[in-house]
Amino acid sequence: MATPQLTKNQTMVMDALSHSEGPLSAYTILDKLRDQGFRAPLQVYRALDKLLEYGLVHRLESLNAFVACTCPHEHEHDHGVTAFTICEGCGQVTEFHDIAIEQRLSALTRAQSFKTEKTTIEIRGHCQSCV
Amino acid sequence: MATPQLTKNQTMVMDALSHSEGPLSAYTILDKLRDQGFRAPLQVYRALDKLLEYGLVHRLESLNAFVACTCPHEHEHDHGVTAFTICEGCGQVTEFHDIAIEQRLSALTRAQSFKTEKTTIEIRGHCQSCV
DNA sequence: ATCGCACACGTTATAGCATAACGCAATTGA
DNA sequence: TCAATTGCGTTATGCTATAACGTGTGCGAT
Repeated sequence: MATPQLTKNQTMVMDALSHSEGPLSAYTILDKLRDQGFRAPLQVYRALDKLLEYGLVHRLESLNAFVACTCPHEHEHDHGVTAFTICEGCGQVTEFHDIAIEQRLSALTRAQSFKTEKTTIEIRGHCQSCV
Repeated sequence: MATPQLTKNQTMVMDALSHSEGPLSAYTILDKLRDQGFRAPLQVYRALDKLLEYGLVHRLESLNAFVACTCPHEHEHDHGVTAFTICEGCGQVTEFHDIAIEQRLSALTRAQSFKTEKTTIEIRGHCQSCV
């Protein structure tokens, strides 16, 4: 799926996420964008839906929050399974991809004839700096 | 951590989950237990917190819901990383454990000196019966 | 024995996350 | 030109989770 030109709202939400140190909740994004005319949660959620669809943003299920994708050069193609480490101390999120895990999961789901649509891998813990 | 005797509330919540076909949200559990005297969400959440701690129940982050653990014989010991397939069609959840994935994730986090506390793996898709 | 502590419980209120349902405006393409 | 699609704005609502308060009970230490 090629990424079309982003709309004004989508661009504002994308910028908010890109310039953030860590993940943001939809309501935090809303607060950041109130100055720029945002008034309602739906404005954020609608933009996020599209950004997720385009693969520019990831949703962190265990945080109910969103991060900009850190693979800017891979926006044109599906980059398979995405995994995250999430530091409970500093909030830092690191995105990574691992073909071995992807293949192993693929083998396991194939064994139960399960058709995978979306895979969530999130590792909560503490990063090197946060002991 | 040995599993202590469950309290009355914990037992009721556990039973609700055990007898359910699929995952239940906290509020769905509350509704099921109103007849038996439950009145408030916290009664459910407090019981769930303990059941999670004892490893009798798992939380599905991508559904905001809970399932009874399907490894009844392993309650005494930590059974490492737990993964789930979740069918969008029938709602069926299958729990599984894979040492290869666990080891691979362990190697990857060790490489970034990340100390893992909890790992979430949830695969959304469709089961064999639901095409 | 009784004091202090830990723990489960009950209740009310509130915070945080997400979507339904309506209507309007702009774009596109048959 | 008309219909279909898409994005947008607004109000209202629903679902998920926790804060803050107080009560009661069991139990070990002094």
